[in-house]
Amino acid sequence: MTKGEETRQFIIEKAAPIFNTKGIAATSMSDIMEATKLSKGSMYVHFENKDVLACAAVDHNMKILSSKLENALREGKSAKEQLFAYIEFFSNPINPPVIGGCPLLNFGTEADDTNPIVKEKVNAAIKRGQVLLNSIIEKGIANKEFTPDWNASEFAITLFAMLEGGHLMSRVSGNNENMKTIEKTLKKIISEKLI
Amino acid sequence: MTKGEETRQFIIEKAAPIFNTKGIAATSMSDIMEATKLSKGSMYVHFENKDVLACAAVDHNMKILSSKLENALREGKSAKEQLFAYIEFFSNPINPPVIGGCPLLNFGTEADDTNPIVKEKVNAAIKRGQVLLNSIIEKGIANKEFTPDWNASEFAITLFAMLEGGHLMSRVSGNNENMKTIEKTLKKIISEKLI
DNA sequence: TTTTAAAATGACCAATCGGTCATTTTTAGG
DNA sequence: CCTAAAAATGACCGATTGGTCATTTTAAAA
Repeated sequence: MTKGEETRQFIIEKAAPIFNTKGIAATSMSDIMEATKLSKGSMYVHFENKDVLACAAVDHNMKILSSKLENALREGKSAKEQLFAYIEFFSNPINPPVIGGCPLLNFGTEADDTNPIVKEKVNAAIKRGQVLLNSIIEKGIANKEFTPDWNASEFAITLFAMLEGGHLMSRVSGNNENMKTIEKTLKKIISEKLI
Repeated sequence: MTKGEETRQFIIEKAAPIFNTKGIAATSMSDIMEATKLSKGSMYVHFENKDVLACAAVDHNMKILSSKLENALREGKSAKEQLFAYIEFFSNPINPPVIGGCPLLNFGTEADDTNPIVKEKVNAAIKRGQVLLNSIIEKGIANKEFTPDWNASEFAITLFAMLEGGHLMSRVSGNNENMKTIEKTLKKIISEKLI
């Protein structure tokens, strides 16, 4: 890694949690300057404008989320354990895996009718999540863990939606109670599909 | 209504969809000036600052949502019909009942770690929604529509979370497919509780 | 119709915004 | 060690931000 690449990465890592917490529009370049202790000119050596930096920060937040999630899933041996690990990974929105909360929720709601590029990034990330969930469920069906009549893609949608909705409820209420209920409900649904 | 009250209300009505679409931080007073064709000074006659106007706009968006929802629920005669009406009310996020999409989702995610006042407004609105759902379900149980073992508050949480999560998925993907799946899933769960 | 308060105006303010660029400092290959 | 390119700096730019206020216009009760 050259010095330039190192600095660029450093800026992204410092900027990512700020963008995810305050939002893209509400984050200023001077916020990033303060966090990195770098000069304004230096920022524009590595990013042609704020939008490019914001996009890089969005990507970084999602990458952190997915890599941490992959780690968590690696612990699950069976498909059931992996689904449970997936749910548990998202079950503490007050102390979330990514600073600022779920970037899909944060950037998705901000970008949906203002920033088509970020919107599409979120859309693609959600789809990747759906594919991942689908493959876990299908694997479980193939392994005779789950009943073969289980509609994988429908449940993947339900699971993701419930986690995101629960994330919102818990963040806004300031506690994990609602999320705990959702966790319980989801695990119960999965358990009912066990053979 | 005095002239002043009329103008104040007029500003709120013009401002509300802008705040709900662009977000609070990204909406400027000049955006509101343009939408209302009023001078800057006039805005500050009726609102001491931008935050006060934003709060009024948040309240207005929520009021629109809840009053439209109440209208939709009025059509349902039984508890089951009311739950279905509730779900159908939220089932078209691409063409939502409130311009800009669900204000609970929009303002909740923006405010959760930046604006405690708005955050609490959203929290209170979600709780009102939960109370409403609970009362419908309990009524249905009392009327012998639903099985008495149904956990009303748990399902109210599940339903709300799924609708909000589905809202996000549909808005970001640009179509209602995911929401249709969620609608189907929720209705199926309810139908299974029918006596 | 007169009068007084309320409402509306728009010029103006300091602060901050995103962004530029000539200059200096640092890096790294020869 | 030398040198050319890359990186970093910070003063500076015009535009826009939220907000103020003296002045004018309008509303409405007397």
